[in-house]
Amino acid sequence: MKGISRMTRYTPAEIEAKWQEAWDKADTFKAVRDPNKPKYYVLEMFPYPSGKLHMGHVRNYTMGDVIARYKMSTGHNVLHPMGFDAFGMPAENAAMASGGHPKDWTYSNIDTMVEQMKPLGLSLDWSRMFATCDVEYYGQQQALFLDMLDKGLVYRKNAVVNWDPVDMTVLANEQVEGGRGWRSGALVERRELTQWFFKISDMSEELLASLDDLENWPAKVRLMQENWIGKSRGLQFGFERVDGEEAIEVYTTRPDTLHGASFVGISPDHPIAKQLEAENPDVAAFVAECRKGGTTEEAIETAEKLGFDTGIKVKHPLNPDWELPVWIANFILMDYGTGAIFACPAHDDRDFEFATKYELPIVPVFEPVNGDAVKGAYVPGKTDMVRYVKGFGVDGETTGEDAVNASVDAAEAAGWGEGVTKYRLRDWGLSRQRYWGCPIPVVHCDDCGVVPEKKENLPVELPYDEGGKPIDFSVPGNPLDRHPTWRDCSCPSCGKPAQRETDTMDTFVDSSWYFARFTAPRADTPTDMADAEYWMNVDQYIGGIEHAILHLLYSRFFARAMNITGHLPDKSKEPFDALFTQGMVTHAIYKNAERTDDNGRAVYHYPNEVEERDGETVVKETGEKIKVIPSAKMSKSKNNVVDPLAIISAYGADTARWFVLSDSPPERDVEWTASGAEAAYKHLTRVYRIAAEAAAATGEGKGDEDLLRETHKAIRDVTLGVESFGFNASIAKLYGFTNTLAKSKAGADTKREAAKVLAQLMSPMTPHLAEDIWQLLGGEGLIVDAPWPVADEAMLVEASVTLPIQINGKRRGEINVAADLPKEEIEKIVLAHDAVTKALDGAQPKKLIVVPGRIVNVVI
RNA sequence: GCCCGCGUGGUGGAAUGGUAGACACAAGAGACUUAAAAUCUCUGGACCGAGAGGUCGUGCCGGUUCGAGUCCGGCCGCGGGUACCA
Repeated sequence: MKGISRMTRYTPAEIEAKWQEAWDKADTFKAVRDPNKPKYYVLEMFPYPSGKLHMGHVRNYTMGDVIARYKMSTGHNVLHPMGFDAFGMPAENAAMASGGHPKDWTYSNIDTMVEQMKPLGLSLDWSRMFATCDVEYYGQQQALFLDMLDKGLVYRKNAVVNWDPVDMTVLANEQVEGGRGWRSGALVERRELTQWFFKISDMSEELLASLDDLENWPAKVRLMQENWIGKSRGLQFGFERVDGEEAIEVYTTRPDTLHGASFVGISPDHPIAKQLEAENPDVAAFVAECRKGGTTEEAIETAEKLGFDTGIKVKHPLNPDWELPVWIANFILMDYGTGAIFACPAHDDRDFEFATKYELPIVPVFEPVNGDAVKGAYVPGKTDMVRYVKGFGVDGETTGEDAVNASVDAAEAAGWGEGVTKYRLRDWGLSRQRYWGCPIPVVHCDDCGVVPEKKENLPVELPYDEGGKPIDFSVPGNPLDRHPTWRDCSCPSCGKPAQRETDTMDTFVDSSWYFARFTAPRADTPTDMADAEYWMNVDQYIGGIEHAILHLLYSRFFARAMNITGHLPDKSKEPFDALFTQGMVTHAIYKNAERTDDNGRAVYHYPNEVEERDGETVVKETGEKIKVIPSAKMSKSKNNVVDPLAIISAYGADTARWFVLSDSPPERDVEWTASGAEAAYKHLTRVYRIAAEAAAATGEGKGDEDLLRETHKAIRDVTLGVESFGFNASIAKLYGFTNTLAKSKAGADTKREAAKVLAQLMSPMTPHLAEDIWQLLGGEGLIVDAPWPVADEAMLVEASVTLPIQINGKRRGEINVAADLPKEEIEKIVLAHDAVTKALDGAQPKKLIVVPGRIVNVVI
């Protein structure tokens, strides 16, 4: 401990500021095109500017930073940008709740978050930063929209929204709680509006097929997208009506069950239902009942099954004497297939529930091969063998898949049906009836209809005031709709007075191309092709698993659309070469068990507002009891966020970075607890002291060879961990190596070299500490510029190896043998082993399994 | 409802089908110290046994395998997504 002066004490506050300044001065993280170096683009999903950096952000950006710094040290030209996904509802909600303007709220939050991020010492090129609400960004997005419109990738059609009949506004799904509007409390209805759509469904097959090429994406994400796109082969055909009216087209993925048909079901939004609605007050009342509730798939799928017998009869295609009733059913979606089905209750859960409720026939067409009795609907996997008793086109034992194909062939041969491939994926509705988003750059003209704005008139900027006064957000509805002057404009085509589109774009549009914009963030076109050509694709994309479907699918669509419109090269049709989905940072939710707020909604408390008292969790100030809801996604509305700034100010950024990486595997959710942070700090302090001692050491020692071997093993193991996102495993190895170094009696030079390697291996995770001890140890230049150490293969070869001996799969002893000992020699040693001779008792083993370098198993 | 994950000591977690519990947190014991802090050393899955050792053990039930935390089937619980939260 002697000789450790004040100079060599670990003082994170000082050294972190010092090295951040050094990196700044050297422009270390500024990304500049350099044809002589391989480029590497690492990107973390950019944050929504909620105003508070939370632990999930720190974890996400630290992981990206480890990759970025590691790639820098392996000779790559790294692009590592940061921005803000800044449009969205919370800004408008804040304006509604406490006055102010969404724009002011958002930019002030961005300033705060940048201030909170900078101390983390992330290797970000801040010169490329932008927010999606910057007019320079959304103006280019409008240009992109016009190009997509020009290429036929955008169109208008009707779609349903959540309608609050009291506030007379459209509600987001999140604003519907238990089927009621969150402010008015009124029962929500589904209502149709004309909206803008991207033609993503045209690319269903392409988006599905190229999932196979995304080798460096998690299999689960590809599977989720595959299921979401939902390709299916089925049969489309018409049910002839007994009254001679136009046939009802249905699409079914299970034509093999046609002999089990019980009724024909149509959606409440089906043209026939709409016609009946106009004619028949009973149908109108029923359809109105069906339209209650929100638009989410979950709400529709879990709603109680409702049906109405229209009285219409249709003829069964296989037997003209067999008549089926036509019901309107609330679980049938107009968006999928033809909006009409035939129901086979014996082999579909929803049909079964419906048929049971309305006492309709339930006729099985196949049964389990093993003859087991079936409760409810029998719905085996499509590759499972079943025995058909009333199959259409098939008989006997076969799989559902083969039976479907056979029945499609039979219907086609008979000429009354057609095999059709359909996708579940729907077109992307981008219209939002809200203020704080990118205005859709079109104009409505009485004479010319819907006219695109001229590119030279872009950007269509959001108005800040209305009539010289701040926009009033306390009034429900879209302020753009009632804006006195912004709406009025002249038609780009004929010049007559016209009105702007007041819908703004879904915020998913903003986040579907920001990665491309980062390659040339100040270009006066959406992208600069030379920059895109150099920097694209994103080599490593990192973000939450909650984005597995929508954001990632929309981005894949946009990359293709930008290729079609000439804004991205061919190679960028799949924009993310590798994807890593990290787990979420979760935390218990503290819900007040004694009261609700004025509107009857639950009250949530922050972690620092509650404490344990006599085994119960209570609010510190009031003593009110708390219901603890364990482990949920940190969310602003639930108040269960933890502030990382406290840790940074107490222990420094390196401690926070080390802790978030060490505690949990990156892909798994992490439950935030404060206890580990202090331990991380202690460890870094220890590393600093060990390095300082190594720097001051003199003379010869013992065991240099051993330390050298351990050093090279550490290089191998830590590198492997970093490359495979096993950051927690890398850190475990670093703990081990630190202990080895601390105990080593090796000579001063060997210790110093080992400490320098330790600094380098830690540098992606704790970059400030690493720079400081690098300097202490006499390292050349900045550690951030030093090349990554390479393990010497010769140093990794082990002379001997311990083999466990199992008898019948249970461990009964072990032997230590030379690593290259032949199998036969190992067998001899094993058969002579005490535990083995005892167990064999003179008999011969049935089998002897020797896995070289691993294990020996004796089967008796 | 549907799609996708996850479940291992008191805790976070480790383990290409090959010694389950690495590494750490918390805890306990000890060293140093007048004392404390700091630091260092040691012990911790359960049960039986004085010990050597044995039995059980990765949410539950079953299967494949010489061998299963890992693969397969069926459950239970929790989490994410479910197209207008981002």
